[in-house]
Formats: sequence, C-alpha cells, structure tokens
Amino acid sequence: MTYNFREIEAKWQNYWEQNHTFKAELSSENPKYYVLDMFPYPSGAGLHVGHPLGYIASDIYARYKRHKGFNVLHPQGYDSFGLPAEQYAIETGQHPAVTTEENINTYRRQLDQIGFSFDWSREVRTSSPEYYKWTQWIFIQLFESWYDRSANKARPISELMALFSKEGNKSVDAVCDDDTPTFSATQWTTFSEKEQQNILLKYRLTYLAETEVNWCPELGTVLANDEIVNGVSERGGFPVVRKKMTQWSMRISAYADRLLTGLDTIDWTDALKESQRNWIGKSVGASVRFNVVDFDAKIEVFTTRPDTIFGVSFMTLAPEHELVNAITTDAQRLAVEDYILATSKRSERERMADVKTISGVFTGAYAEHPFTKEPIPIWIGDYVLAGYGTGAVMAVPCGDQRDYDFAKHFDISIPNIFHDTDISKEAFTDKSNTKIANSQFLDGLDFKAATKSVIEALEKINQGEGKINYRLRDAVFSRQRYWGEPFPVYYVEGMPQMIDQNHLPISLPEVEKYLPTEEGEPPLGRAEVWAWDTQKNTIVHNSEIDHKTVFPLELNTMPGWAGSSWYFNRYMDPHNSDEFASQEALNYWQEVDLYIGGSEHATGHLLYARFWQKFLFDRGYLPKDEFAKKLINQGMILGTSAFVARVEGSNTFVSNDQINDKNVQYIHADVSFVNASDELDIEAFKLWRKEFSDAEFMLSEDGSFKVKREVEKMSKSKYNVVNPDEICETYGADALRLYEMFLGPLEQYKPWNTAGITGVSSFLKKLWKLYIGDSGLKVNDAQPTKDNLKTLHKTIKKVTEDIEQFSFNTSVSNFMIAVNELSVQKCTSREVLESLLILISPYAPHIAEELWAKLGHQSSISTAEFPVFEPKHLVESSKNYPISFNGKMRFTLELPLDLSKEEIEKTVLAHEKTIAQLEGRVPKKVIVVPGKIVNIVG
RNA sequence: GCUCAAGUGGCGGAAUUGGUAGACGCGCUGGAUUCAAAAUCCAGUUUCUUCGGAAGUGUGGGUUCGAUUCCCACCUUGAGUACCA
Repeated sequence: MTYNFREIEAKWQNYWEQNHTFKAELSSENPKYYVLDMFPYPSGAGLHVGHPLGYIASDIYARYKRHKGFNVLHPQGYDSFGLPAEQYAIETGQHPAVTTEENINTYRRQLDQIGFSFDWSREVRTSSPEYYKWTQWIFIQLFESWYDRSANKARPISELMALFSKEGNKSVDAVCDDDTPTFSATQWTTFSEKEQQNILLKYRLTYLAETEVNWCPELGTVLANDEIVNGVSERGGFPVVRKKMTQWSMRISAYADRLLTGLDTIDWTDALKESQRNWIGKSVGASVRFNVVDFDAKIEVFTTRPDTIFGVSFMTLAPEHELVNAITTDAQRLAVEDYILATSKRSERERMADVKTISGVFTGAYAEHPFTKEPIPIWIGDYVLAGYGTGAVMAVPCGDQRDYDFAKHFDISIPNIFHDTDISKEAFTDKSNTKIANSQFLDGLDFKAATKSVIEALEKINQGEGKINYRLRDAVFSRQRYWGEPFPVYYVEGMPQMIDQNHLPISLPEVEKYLPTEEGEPPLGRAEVWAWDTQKNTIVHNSEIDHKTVFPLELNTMPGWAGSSWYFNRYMDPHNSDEFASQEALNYWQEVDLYIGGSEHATGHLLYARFWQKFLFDRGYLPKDEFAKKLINQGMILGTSAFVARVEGSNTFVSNDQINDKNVQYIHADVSFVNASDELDIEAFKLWRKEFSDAEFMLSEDGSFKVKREVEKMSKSKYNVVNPDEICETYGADALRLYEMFLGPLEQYKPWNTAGITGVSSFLKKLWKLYIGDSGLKVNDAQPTKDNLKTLHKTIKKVTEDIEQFSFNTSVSNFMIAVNELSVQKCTSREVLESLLILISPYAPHIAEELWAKLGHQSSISTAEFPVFEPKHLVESSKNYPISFNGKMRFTLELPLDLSKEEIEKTVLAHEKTIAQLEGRVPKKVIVVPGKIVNIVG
C-alpha cells in the first residue's frame, strides 16, 4: 500500500464537507476562538502559490486550537466589489456580477483542493444584496450620528437636535466643520428645515460637502489618500489631480485620537502600528492668530514650536489659501497671480519630484507680531501645503530648515533666538537642547517651559491656544463607479435623504454601459430605473420623477473599503436578515482573536475597519471597540524569474555563462521552461512565441543553455507564476501546505522555488511508511521505548512552542527529525505514533486523517486532543552525567530538563569534586540554567 | 530626510533569559541498487590548511570566563512615509 495522496486528499475533503466537520456552532461548552484571514478579491487570474500562504498559517492555527478544545470560528468569503471586474465589464460588456461569480468559482475550487478547514456555511460576499443591505444600514447609522467630544463618543443626531433647541450650539463640544456658525436655541427654532439640515450636515459622521478631492481622470473617479501612491493611482498608476467636488465623506478625523490610543490595547506588529501612527500624524503645538496690518483679517497658523515665536521674520501662505487674494497689494498682484497660475499647473507629482526648488512670492501685505507688534511680511510659497494645518505657517528661519532655506533664497532676515548657537550654515532644530534668547519673557527657558509660557501668554491676549493637529483627513466616500454599494440616499431639493432602513437593500440597477455618461455623471446616471418613490417605498422608473413624491437617487457608489470594514462581524451571524448580526452572536464571538493578512492594508482597510468598529461600539451595537486582538502580517512569496540573454538587435540567444562582453538584453522566459539547474528547455521556448521559432542559440560548453535568475514579485507579466493546482496535482495538498510553511518565517518575504518541494514530499512518504508497510499496518500495542518517548516528547514540546509563536517553518523540520528518528528506532508503538499524527495533523491534515482512520478510529482526527508535553520523558537514562571540558575552563553537565533550580545546584555540587580533580582546581562560579545545561567556570 | 525591519554556507533558512554556529530541506559530490533512467537507500558537503589545526554569523569597537544573540558607531539591503510647519 503506497501513499496515494490524490485519492486520500479527495476522500477527506469530501468527508469534511459531508460531515460539516468545521461548522462553528454558537453555543458550546468550550471557549471560543476566532481565526480570520483577510478575505480575497476574486481576480480573474486565480490563485498563485503566494496567495494561500496566510490561509495555510491561519488554518494550522485554527486546527491546532480545535485540538486544544476551543470552539473555533474560521470563516472565509469574498471582497467581491472592485475595479478590475468593472474595467473588464467596460471592455467586454460582460456584467461584473457574471465575471465575479466565475472568478469566485475558480477561487473556491482552488481553495478547496488545499484542504482548508473553513466553515463555508458562513461565506459572505460584499457584492451580494443580503450583505450590502447592512453596509447601507451602517452608512445610515453614521449619517444619523455626531461625535460628542466631551463624552468622547458618537451619539444619535436626535440628541444633538434636542441640545440645539434647548441651548443652541455654543456649549456643545462636538466634532464639526470649521465654518459652522454659532447660534442660540431661539435662532435654531427659527431656522427653516433646510437651514437646519445644512447645519446638521456639518456634524454628521458621514456628510455631503464640497471638498477638494483627488480626481483621477483616467479612472474617472475620486480616490482616497491611501489609494494614491507617489502621486499616481495605486491601481493602474494614473495621474491624480486636485479638484473640487461635492462628495460624501466620512468624519474619521473625529476618531483620530482614539484610533491612536487604541493601538496600545491590541497585539499588532510594531511596524504596522507605527505606520498607522504616522498616517494619523498627531502633532502637539499651538494655534496662533496673527492680525493682518491695515486689514480686517486674521491669519491662523499651526506650529509645533510656539517657543520660537520671537524668531518669526515672515509668514508663508499656501498659494491656495483663502486670504491670498484679499490681502495682496496692487503692486504685487500681478506677480502673485502669475505664481498661483504657475503652481496650479504643476501636477501633484511634479510638485513632489522637485522639492528642492525654492519658489514663492511676496504679497505686499504684513501681519502684526502678537507680542512685539512689529510688521511681518506675508509671502506665499508652495512649500506650504493647503491640506495640512491651516495652510499657513509662521516662518522661523533660525529654527526650521525649510524656513531657513526660503529666507536665504529671498534674502529675508534670520534673527537668532537661541542662546549660544551658530546658525550661519543651517537652522538649529534640536528641541531638546534649546535655550531661548532675545525673546522677552521667554529668555533663558528651555523648549518645554517656553512653550507653556507662550501659550499662556497667547491665551491671555486671545491670539492663540495650545492645539493638537492631526494629519489624518476625513475620508472621501463617493466613487463614480458602477460596481460598488449604492447609497441608500435620494435627493429632495438637493438635500440628501436617507431611505428608511426597513426598505433596504437598495440594489444596484441595471445599466447598458458601465462608463460615465456623456454629461460626466457616474455610470448609475445611465440607469433608467433609478428613482425613489416615497409613497410606495420602492425604486421606480426615472420618468416618474416629479420632485413631489418621486425623487432621484444618489448616482455615486461606495468605495471598495466599505464592505471590508465590518465583514468580520457579519461572519458571526451571516444569514441574519433582521440585524447585521444578533446580539447573542456578537456577545458570544466578541472579536477576532487572530487576524492574518498583508501589511499593505495598514493605512487603508485596517484603519477604516477600526473606525467603523469604534463607531458601532459607541452606538451600542458591538461589545468591543477593537475588532482584532492579534494581527500577523504574512510576508509575500516572491517568484524566481528566468531571463534569457539576447544579443542586442539580433535573434541570437546566448547562454548566461557565454555572454562575456557581448551587448545583450534580457527577456523574461516562462519559468516552466527552466529546470532546477537553470537550464532552458530550448524546444519549449521556441514554440512559446513565433518570433523565437527560428532563433539561434549559443550554448554553454556542456551543451546546455543557461538562464539568468532573479527574484521578483510573482506576476503574470513576469512569467514567473507558479499555480497551486499544478503543485497539488504533482505533489499533493499536504506537500504544498508543508512546503509553504517550510520556506521560511511567515512574516518574511521569500522566494518560491519549486525544486525544493521534493524534501517535504519525501517526508510525507516516509511518514506513511512509518505506519504502513508492504504487508499493511505496522502499528501495534507494543510498549514505547524510552527513546520513542524521548523523540515524541521532544517533538511535542518544540511543535507546541512553534505553533504558539507562529514559527511554522521550524515545526516542519521538527517533524522530519521525529520521523527519521522513529524510523531508525523502528517504532511501532500505537501510543507514540497516534500522538505524532495529531501533532502533524494541523499541517498535513489529509494524510493524518487517513492514517488516523487506518489506526481504527471512527471519528475525524480534527477533534482529537492535542498531546501534552511531559518533561519526565526527556530525563537522561544514563547514571553518570557526562562531563566535557573544552579547554577553555568550561565544564558542561547535561542534566534532565525537569529538575528544579535547587536540584540542579545539588547535582552540580556533587560533581564539583570530580571537576576539581580533573582540573586540579575548585570552580569559581557556578552558572545554573534550569532546563538546559550547567556551566561551571574555573 | 524621517520611521521600521533585516544582514549567518552555493541556496531557503536553524540556533536569543548570552553557553559546542550552520539544525532541517534544496543543490552538489561519491557509493549502493538498476540493462538504463526515475525512485529509493548510505556517506560527505562553512572556508583555509603543512591534516597538527586555524579562521568564521555585514564592518569597526565595547561589555563578558564566554557574543549570531547585549551596547555604541558605521556600511548595505528591503519596506513604509515624506516640503506635516
């Protein structure tokens, strides 16, 4: 009986499905454990071997936890709204729902063959109306909420309205737009309905506002900050420009501080927390208001160095600053307008590319220093960003390098306000070493004391106060796309109205084409049945719009991150049609215990999901305000690309060791044509592309043709993709699972190399042979020998530690060692071999199940109890502990692992005499290391 | 520029309360088996060596009886972020 993995794997995958082996039940005697993967976007290309890495790791952990007696929730689903399906639809006319369905089927087939222990009965798809009904519902809740700063949580908007009618908005400490007017209770009641709604929009956690957005003309949509990389769109790499548009936004800035402090309560990697901290970008400083000379206006600036206020020698406004036009003098107007025009023409990318060039222009206006009352020239310059702080800075050239460079360039004075420092070459920016001078009441103070003192002084004259500023911007929530969640919103006289939650979902309408309309409206502008009848509470044909009872619906759709910001809660109760999840389910499963996914979502998905979680927690819908206790970022598996060298301008290819000084260009060759010794299958390569069919090949001396290898990201265009289907077909799913883990640490980037899989493949064969011989089962009820038990318990100890620390790669090595040792020991003991199977079962579940059944068990191995390490089996059997001497005054005693510190010391003392005799001297120092070895230093 | 992570054989990588560096696998070399190949099994595989040994975990210092591990400085690579006031 040989190891037939194809038969075994199909058999057990079928068994698990038939028996609902991995179905998670709500009530259980056992403690719960929730293991989650970041759900995939089902792309048309299917899975490559890099994709399942994280799923294998989480699956091992989930299976391990089941063995440990936990009630494990391990679901999977699809983030199925997204751009590629829509772009494919634009090209082919194929409905995105159709391609998405096809892609999901491919994904499911590929996932199934790897033998994951997912509870598929809980599958969710963000693009299904049953799911996005609740995404729309959450949107409505956000609309119906405001953020109360004093209570530090979100509250219903009805409570805000009650406050307004009682005491106006003066005493309400809420997060709202900067331009919100102050009003009294009586004023509020005299406002028209529309005026009231307009004011409420300034408070709602999702709001409609004209904002400057990142517009991507190529994609025809706006993008959030995290969807832009190096000034171009993350998807497609198209240019992005700034544009004013009316858009839905999410008031995530209200949660900036809690998103920051919450990081301290969760077990995520430091790197990830750090990038979220950077993204939120908290800076502590002060807000200072400068009066403009001869002009009724104030310029507000934010600074982290209020202590340097006496070093201000000019101010700089962003070219887009709203006061620029008003304060510019006639003499300077032409120059200023030229400058603004020139900077507005430069794209975001150009502006980023040459940060070194200093440019700016004087407005002719002056501000007044709050303390010295001296005039300060006001400049504009594009080193000041409109989008950060107030878009204006107080320039302190002696204490800030950019201000310094600007001052030098335009020959502005650089007063030195630091005691005993040289600023002739560069600014002095060291906060910790600051001693202020030439600064009136601040003289002699350090950074901390001066900051405190100056803020008090500013508050006294009402020209500033201490302030905390965040880099985090509100997130734009509208996308001009078809394949996304529709908003549950219709418009009455331009004011957005929420559709009552009883009438959700608002399903995506059919359109003829998936492109924007000729008038530049989003694709939903093409829908003919896309109006809301407020009487019948249904969607009706556009022709019925009368603006009395039938109104137009919102044409934008929600961004990709909407559906992924709460899906982990839906898995707890995925088929509930009355609530997004029942309180019972939420209270039982609470939160994700272990979340595994890529670090590329650090400032997107993982931030937005935390935001929604906190919001739903505030409103009493969730028991926890962080959704994932522990998070691990799996690294990427890279491809090993193959390149063939072609002599420049010819059709002659040169083996990589024959290039010498020839002028060659390298071309990607499909990795399937190359063997482990980097030799190219020339015939296959010739057949690959027409242009290569009559190519010449200069071979190396041994007659082979060598390629150049390079490690790159795995991608279709680099011809280095390895498909898991082929691996499963040739080596089996268990071999794939083991090998992906064996490649290296989970969190690390590492190259794939198919050749190495023979190692784990032969391990599986050896494992099989340990149990099954030519004449059948080799296992019997023989008493385990001491060596058997030693091998077993050594392995239990190591593997348990490995799993708890997510060092899955070393476990595989430990299995190989164990199987080799037990083979040499000719172990046939049922007791030992059964335990070993359970250890291996999370990693290689199919073969473990098969052997488990062959050992006579009726039930699945998945429920078997994980073996417990017993230290006594690692006790040395020999009477005399070996004493070794390495020539450097070091003695080593090998001792049992389960001795206490006292016992070890006793043993050591017993050996002291022997040691002393050996060396003729008494040990100076005894170093006791419990559980390991003992060192005696002579 | 700033922040973070990492540098160990031909390759992926082991080894951390500081204690025999290179586990395990790939590849390579030799052998057994075979008509032959695949598969399998056995032995070897850090470098240098006068075969006694010696050196060795990016570089240079430091702490220690002892450092891949801890500290300082530097170099290199990767990732994130960037005129953030």
